[in-house]
Amino acid sequence: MPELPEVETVVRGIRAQLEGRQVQAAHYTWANTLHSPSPEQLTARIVGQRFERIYRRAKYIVCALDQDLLVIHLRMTGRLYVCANDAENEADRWLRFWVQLDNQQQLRFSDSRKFGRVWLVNDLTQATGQLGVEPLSDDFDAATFYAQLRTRPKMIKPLLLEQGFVVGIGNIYADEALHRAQIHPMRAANTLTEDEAHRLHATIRAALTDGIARQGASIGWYRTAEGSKGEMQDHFFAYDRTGEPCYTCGTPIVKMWVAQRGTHYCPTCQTLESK
DNA sequence: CGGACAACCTGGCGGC
DNA sequence: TGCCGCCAGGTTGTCC
Repeated sequence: MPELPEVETVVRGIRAQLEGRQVQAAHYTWANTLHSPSPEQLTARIVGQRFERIYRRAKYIVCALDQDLLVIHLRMTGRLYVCANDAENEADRWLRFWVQLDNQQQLRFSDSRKFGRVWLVNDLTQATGQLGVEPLSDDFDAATFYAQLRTRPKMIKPLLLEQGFVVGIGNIYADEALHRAQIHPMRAANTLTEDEAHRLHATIRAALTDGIARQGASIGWYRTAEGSKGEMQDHFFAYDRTGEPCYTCGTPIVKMWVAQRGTHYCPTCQTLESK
């Protein structure tokens, strides 16, 4: 579900409700949701800690507490929201973990497919491993991007999905960025021209920025922290538009499989030759 | 390193 | 209506 724009939207939605709050207790209903330390240790160690700062790194939600970092990854179907102790939320049906705050409110983590994970660590990399550059930061520059593409013979789409290369891009925004840049998803990365690399650099940023502005894409499970749907799904160029006309040339969008992921592209605008 | 594939899981949807 | 197979926004590990 959630890629960079969806995670960013969730972070913005819970930030004000969490900052300054102190943890009174924590509970879980699915042990595998709590990755490390052990569920018993995590729910004990977090008690008494105060939320100081909430931010996003890649697709991870990071809550800086006064002692540790509470790190959450939504994976496919995770939802994170803050509500009153006695409030009922439609996502509570799949509640896996929750934190009792000191103001009669709770931070709840719901996740129907149980792929989501929670960590309590001192060092962020203990949860995330080594991550690539943030595509919306100044560290992501076109010249470096082009230079790195030159070293990779791998297909461009799965390369964009590698979180150790560039973070935050998932299946939706990979298809959207490649379509906007008019690059075929199966092009070998090291065959992109400088112009193509620069176009892709720009469209990655544009697609992600548009996604944030639209509060993310709600194809299925994703909801904002407030429980509403995003609107980016109504503004896709390629993703989930199989058979519908390309906005540029009218050719029907085709769905194929690339690296075991459904991939949507325009066979006229996105060819295996440079353009 | 690149690529294929299985695992981890549940639920929604289309087809019959 | 009921059942079945397929598909899903992510990540990790194994094998060739």
